[in-house]
Amino acid sequence: MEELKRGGMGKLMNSEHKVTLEDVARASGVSTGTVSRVVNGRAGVHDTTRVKVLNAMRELGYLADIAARELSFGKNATIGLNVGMGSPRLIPFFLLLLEYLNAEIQEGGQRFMEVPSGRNGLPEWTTDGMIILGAHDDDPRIPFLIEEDIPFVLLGRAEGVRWVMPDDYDGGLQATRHLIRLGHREILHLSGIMNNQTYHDRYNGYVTALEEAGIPLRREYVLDGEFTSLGGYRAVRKAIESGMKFTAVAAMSDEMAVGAIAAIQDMGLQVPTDISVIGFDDMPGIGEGLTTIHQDFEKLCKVAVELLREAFAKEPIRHDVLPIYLITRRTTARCRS
Amino acid sequence: MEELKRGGMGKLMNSEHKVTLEDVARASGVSTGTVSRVVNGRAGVHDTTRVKVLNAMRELGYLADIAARELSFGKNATIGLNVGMGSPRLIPFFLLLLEYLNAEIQEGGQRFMEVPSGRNGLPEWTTDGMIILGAHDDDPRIPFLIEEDIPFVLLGRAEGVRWVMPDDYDGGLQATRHLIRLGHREILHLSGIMNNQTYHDRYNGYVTALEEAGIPLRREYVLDGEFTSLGGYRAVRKAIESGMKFTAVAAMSDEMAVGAIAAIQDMGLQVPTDISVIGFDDMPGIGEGLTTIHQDFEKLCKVAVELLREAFAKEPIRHDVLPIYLITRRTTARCRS
DNA sequence: CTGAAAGCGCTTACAG
DNA sequence: CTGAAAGCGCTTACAG
Repeated sequence: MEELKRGGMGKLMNSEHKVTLEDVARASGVSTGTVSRVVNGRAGVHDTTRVKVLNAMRELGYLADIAARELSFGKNATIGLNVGMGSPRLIPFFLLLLEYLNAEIQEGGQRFMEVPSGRNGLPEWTTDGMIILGAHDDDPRIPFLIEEDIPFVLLGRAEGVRWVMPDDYDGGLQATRHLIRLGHREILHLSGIMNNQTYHDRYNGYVTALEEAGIPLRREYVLDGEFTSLGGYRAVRKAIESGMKFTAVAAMSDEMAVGAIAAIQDMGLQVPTDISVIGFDDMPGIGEGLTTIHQDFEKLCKVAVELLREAFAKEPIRHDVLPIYLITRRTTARCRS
Repeated sequence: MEELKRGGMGKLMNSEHKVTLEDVARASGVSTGTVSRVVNGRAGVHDTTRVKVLNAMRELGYLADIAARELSFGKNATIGLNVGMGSPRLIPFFLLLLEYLNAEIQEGGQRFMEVPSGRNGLPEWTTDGMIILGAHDDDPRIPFLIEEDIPFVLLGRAEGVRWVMPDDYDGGLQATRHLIRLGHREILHLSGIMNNQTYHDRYNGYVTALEEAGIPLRREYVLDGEFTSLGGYRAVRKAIESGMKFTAVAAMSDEMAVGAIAAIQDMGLQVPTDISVIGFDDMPGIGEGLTTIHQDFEKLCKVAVELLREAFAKEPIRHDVLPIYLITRRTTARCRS
């Protein structure tokens, strides 16, 4: 009955009939229940029996069927991603997130879907577990999810819940320090409206780095680049046209950095010769040769999913801050003025 | 046992108990077998029954259990999305695609993943079925997939394979005709390098519309906006600065339209009073109030998945061109000069 | 320590 | 066109 044959590379392959628990059970003269216990390393199986079963498994080349296991074990939750009201979605960052989360979650045999936000700021529907993004102070989603007893993790930070985020503060700090080390003292901070945790943290890093170096913070150096390349372009161009003096731009996203560089060049100046520009995120495919702050999106998603599994398992609540680091490429140089 | 309750906005939400085929069967008063047939689009179900079941599915928010399906069906296909070498991925269009495809494919109980391209221009690995994107002439992927006998569908167009695409030509035509109807004769065409089927088609639509109206095609009116808002901005700004005379811009993407509008405004002119601007795609969340050409991304993905299922079923090869239409909003107006 | 049996959610011949 | 029922491979109370 057992249609086993050896494939090209000597690897055991089964054709026609795949080896099941039942085959192993029959071969070792026990019940499928017992084999299952052995396979899963459950306690309470006589050693003699265990060995017999393990041998049979090896001999037949038994491999558990994931689907059957999932079905029986009751796994297979669906996990939803919910973006907060008003947070941008059609941006590279979000796309990356979607991809990594999708991969990570499917690998665990679960489903992934995005859940839109309703007018009341809550998810339109709930899933077995949720990852939420773009939380702000008094975000209604957090009490809601707690109330509904739905396991969730926050990409960001909040008291008393599971969360993970990159060390944005340290990123802002390192970016600015890098520029200062190169001798720059007139450093533009290019960002957007600051009601956003991420950008707020990055800004604080900028402020701290200036303080460390004894450089006074100048209000007019903090520009609104709307988080886009076009916004970055317009802000920086306007600054130059208005005669503002600066030797470096700390852009808080790669997109804005790209815009800044274009503006500088359009105004007849050189990067990094005349003005240095640093980005943030190290977004793949954006800003060729851009000096930037790297963050590990894949890791971010992995940890988020891990935390979610911990939530399912009702393990103690914890959070994580992911390190971030400087990547020096070709858009920053020593200050010449 | 059925733990169903209504959420805040009256939307049906299930807690504890996941919605199964059996629930749907009960709700619609048929057997699980029949529901299964409907879910899988099997022929031989009375229309009345089908509708009843589909409604129940929607109401209960039914989602097939991948594991159960795999177990029962044998293996479960995973479908891969492969973007051609050099095609942009970090753009809104792609994000939308990903979301809709993911939803559509999961609904069918299959798994979805992106498959990166290798250095040779071929997918790094293959999946049971593939959707490919960004094909160019002599794309090696098409003969490869045919050779490997892997069911696939192309988002785009090519001889002898299954494909689907929006009617880009008609879109370019309609956009330009709209402007001409408003009395414009000096119409900029804002696009990018034209080695891309999509943008090539749109350009041809532009050309045809001019011909129809007896307006000569002017080489200098065809601008490279790099498909981005920043590119659109720079191109249009430069045009205005150089003293070029025009009363309308036909941007071949909403992003470029947004850039064009910003440039026009920065140069002290008004949209649409001085210059009309039309976009393309009707991308949600991009370009508030923008007159544009709408295309149905969800439909595009639905049809793609449908064609793929036909490929699995070895049905005759066919293709589809999706209609596209004009949406008049507030950025185009009658020509005043 | 071990077996018999129910059940996970779905599909698919097989009868009507 | 539709239902009842068997079966996919596994896990897990429940009895011994």
